[in-house]
Amino acid sequence: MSTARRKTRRALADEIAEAIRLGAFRPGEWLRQIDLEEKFRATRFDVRTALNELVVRKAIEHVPNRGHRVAEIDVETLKALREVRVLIETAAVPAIVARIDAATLARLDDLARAFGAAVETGTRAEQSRINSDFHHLMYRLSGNPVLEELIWNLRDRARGSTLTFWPSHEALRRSDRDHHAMVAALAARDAEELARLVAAHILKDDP
Amino acid sequence: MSTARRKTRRALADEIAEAIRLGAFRPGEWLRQIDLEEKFRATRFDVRTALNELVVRKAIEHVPNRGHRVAEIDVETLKALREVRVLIETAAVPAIVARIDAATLARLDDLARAFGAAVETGTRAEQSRINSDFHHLMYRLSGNPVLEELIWNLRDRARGSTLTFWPSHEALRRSDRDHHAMVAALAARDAEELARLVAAHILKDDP
DNA sequence: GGCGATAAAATTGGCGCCAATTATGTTGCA
DNA sequence: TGCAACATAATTGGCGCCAATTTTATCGCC
Repeated sequence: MSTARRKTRRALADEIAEAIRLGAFRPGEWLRQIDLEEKFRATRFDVRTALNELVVRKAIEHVPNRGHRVAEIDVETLKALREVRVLIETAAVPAIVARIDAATLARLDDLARAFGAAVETGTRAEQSRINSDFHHLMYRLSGNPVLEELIWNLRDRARGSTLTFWPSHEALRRSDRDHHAMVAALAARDAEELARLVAAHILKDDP
Repeated sequence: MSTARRKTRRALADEIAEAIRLGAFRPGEWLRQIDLEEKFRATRFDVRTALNELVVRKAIEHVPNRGHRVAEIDVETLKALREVRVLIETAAVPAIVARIDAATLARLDDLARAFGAAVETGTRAEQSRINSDFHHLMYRLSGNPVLEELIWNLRDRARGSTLTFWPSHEALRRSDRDHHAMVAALAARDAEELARLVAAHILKDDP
């Protein structure tokens, strides 16, 4: 997060988005430009551009003359967001089941196990990264890049929920069980079951 | 498109997006900053910010040191985009049917008729505006703002298709028939039929 | 001490300059 | 005439300055 030399604007925006995902900034907290300059070794201008991008992506909100912050989203919006996520992520399921192969299945199983381990002993960042890898790998199978990208943008919009900011250990273990159940459903080529699991995964709690 | 005094950045981006929708720029054509300054009476800085926003929204593409243009999207991406649109817009249908009321139905019918008239005698801009109003009104009924917003962003990403740039008169009349059929399906509270129509509307041709 | 007013510091954000790059025009040569 | 090399014009885009605004600190008064 520190020593990379030249960064493109998009990359910086993604880095900041990831930092938010990892909980580096809590909902409502101001993202001061000076801090971001230091933290990410970027120029002021690049920081501003990246923040702008995140505003458009609705990962953060902008208040004139105050700055940028992780928006605290209200329950209404959170509900709407989750509805759409369920819709889109379950819609991707049939294509995923149709395209799954043994190698990918094995890789998913590895990641599910790794997540389980990280829940017990790993850092927050590790958990987040493994979880992210797991879902990325799965949704990539949909074969639809637009769909895949949409899924990630929607995920980043729910970060302002205080509910999901500090996932309880219990919630993490539930996520772990969900992951393993998903792998099992994939192994059985059971689209219906996988869709059910995906929906539950989104509605219960985040990771 | 000319005399508005002070404009916010977001508004300018939307104005440019609308201009693209209306066909002011054809796919592949460069959007020169100087032209945009004049056309929209905005400062250079605002234009740049707006273009940036449109890049993030994927309505246009950016080529370093060359500038911005309406991206010519390939058939692969267009296919992926349409798949997602079908997915999302049909998903909105049940909620729409559940919430439709007489007043809105009458208003939709008016718009459908107005579009039919515009196809025969109106300008491209009028057709686009009425068509936009029709679909906006319909999707607003879904009661999910996130869903509604998503639908419009996805629509704007297909503008680079040369296929849909100059809709044939025949295609416009087909759209007109679709609109009336949608109103009929709504009047009959027939969600299945409406979903079928929406999907066909997207897959055949755009407006 | 509490509290409002005032001053100082910190932060954001609009804007313009100009270097880097690309596009266009011109000249010279085969 | 065709074409390559060069010169000139047009355009983009990085960056820094500073005004506007907000936040924090200080002071004076009740």
